[in-house]
Amino acid sequence: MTDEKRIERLSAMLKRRGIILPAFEIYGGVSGLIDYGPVGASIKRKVIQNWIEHWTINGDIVEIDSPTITPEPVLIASGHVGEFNDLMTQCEKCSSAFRADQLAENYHPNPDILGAEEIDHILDSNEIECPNCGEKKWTPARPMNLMFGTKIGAMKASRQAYMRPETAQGMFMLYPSLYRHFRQKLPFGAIQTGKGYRNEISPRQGMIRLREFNMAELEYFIDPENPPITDISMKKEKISLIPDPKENEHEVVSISFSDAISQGILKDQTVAYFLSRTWDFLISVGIKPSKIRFRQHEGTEMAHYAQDCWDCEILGEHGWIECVGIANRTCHDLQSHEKYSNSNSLRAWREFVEPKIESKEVLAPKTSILGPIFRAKAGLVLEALSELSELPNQLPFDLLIKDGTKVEITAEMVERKTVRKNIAGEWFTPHVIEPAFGIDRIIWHILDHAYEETEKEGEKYNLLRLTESVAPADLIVLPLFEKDGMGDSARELNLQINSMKGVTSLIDSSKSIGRRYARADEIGIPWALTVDHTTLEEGTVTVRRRDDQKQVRCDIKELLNHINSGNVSSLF
RNA sequence: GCGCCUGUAGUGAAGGGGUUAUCACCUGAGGUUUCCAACCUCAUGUCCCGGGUUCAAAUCCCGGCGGGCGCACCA
Repeated sequence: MTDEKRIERLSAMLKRRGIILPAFEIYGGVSGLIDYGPVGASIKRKVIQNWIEHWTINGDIVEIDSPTITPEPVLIASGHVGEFNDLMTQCEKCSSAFRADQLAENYHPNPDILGAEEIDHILDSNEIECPNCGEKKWTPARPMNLMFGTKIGAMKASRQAYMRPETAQGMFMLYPSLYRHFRQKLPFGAIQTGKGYRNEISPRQGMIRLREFNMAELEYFIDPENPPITDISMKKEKISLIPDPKENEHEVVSISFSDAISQGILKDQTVAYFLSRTWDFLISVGIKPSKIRFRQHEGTEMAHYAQDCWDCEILGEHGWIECVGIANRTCHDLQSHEKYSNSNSLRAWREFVEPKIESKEVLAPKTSILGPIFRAKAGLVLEALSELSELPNQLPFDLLIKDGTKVEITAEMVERKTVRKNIAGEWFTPHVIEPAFGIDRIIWHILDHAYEETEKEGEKYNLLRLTESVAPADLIVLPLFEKDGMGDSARELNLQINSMKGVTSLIDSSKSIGRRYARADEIGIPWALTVDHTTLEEGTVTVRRRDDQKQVRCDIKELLNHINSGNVSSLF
């Protein structure tokens, strides 16, 4: 599956053509950090733009943009600080790494709170064995947190903060604003694209595991009791699913989305809908359908917040790589932020179909009698009466009040009666479905799938068969020669094309025409326009198609119309 | 983090204590050329970084940084 040589040739091309390069290379480079060069940045921008348009097209999802620097309390509530401040230790013999507190579990009531030295002592004095090899020697426990820490402000006044490990928290922070923006009606969603940071222990595999990476996340808020109705019955194409994998058993099921739902493989309609929309997006940016599969998470690998999770994996030269995670995060985040922040704006209102009439038997206090009797305690008595869950069968009775004393309540002090209450609805914490995309990983696979090594007249010939929507430029203008006015004519044409909104064109006039076609093919420009002598005489140019090198001659005015409407391909 | 391998122009490679480090492609300038990496002339550009050994280090040794693979980790 993995062809090292092809990866090397592809990486060399990506570097040579200014697509993906190692970052800070003149200083030796930093592992896990990459640059998008002049060509790559354009591809990346297009992929992200496609992604944004893909999700916002229905109007129920909006884009937001949040800071990457995140104060510590946010990430405490989200669980990122706690989850990653665990002490880790390694077996000195087999170098298996474990959470130190889990190893010490049977020797301390709450090992979670221990410091590194204490936990080292427990591991040592109890001769705890390595679950893997049985050895009893452990490296000193060290806290492992994959977040980059930083400080907001200077010196004493500074606050602990982290570079965000995911963009998702930004959407949760803005939930109150989103709720108002959408007129307080679920479901709705918010997307955000941007950088995320994880201080990986050992970044590997080129741009697959980066320390700073481009994420694109969607948080879709729903009412779990009234989930949105999504119809994907028209989705008939076969997809690959690996449901609920057992021990090393990766059974791939080839099935359509609609059948997967009716057969109960996809249990959550909303999750299924996002799987299907994710599929559509990946296809639209040029991922090959046969190289996509969805794998359900096992319980053990589930993120700390997720209830149900599917990975979308893409097959490339590095094997099957997780590129999208689609998780039902339930109410975990909003509820946790509510608890830590004391905010009361993280809920939604669910109106009942019919108002509920709640009737309740109460002991209604007669305050004119209670007051003079209990005086200072009267307030506590009233509170205790209203909080009675069960009414006493007989009066008088002894009532326990908050200061710990008991008072006698007699029949004169209260009136037993039934109170009716109209309840129109209730507040609840919305659930959230999160599709999280690793943009860099997707771009890698777009390039991988598009990169084709062929031969032309006995020579090696490479091209990127990028779909038009993610090509670094839409066209390239090539004067056949830089003389007789062909160069000027080409520059004028290039300017005309570039002045159209949303269309980008390059121009190249150095070296032979064949060489320029080759260079354009290698960075995936789908169309080349060649200005020749006939152009000067008749106002026509040749249009060359990258994928089969076919050419047609076309009137410039007509061509400009086709370019403007985005269907150059109809000329062929 | 650990172990093994590895680092020479933009790319791909050769060389392996001793003149000015070699080659191809690429890139740039000029010429030529009426559509697919053509040709001619010229030019730019390289031993990852820091120590050590040595009269002399790109070459040997040590460390760092980067890359690959395996183990471990991976919200």
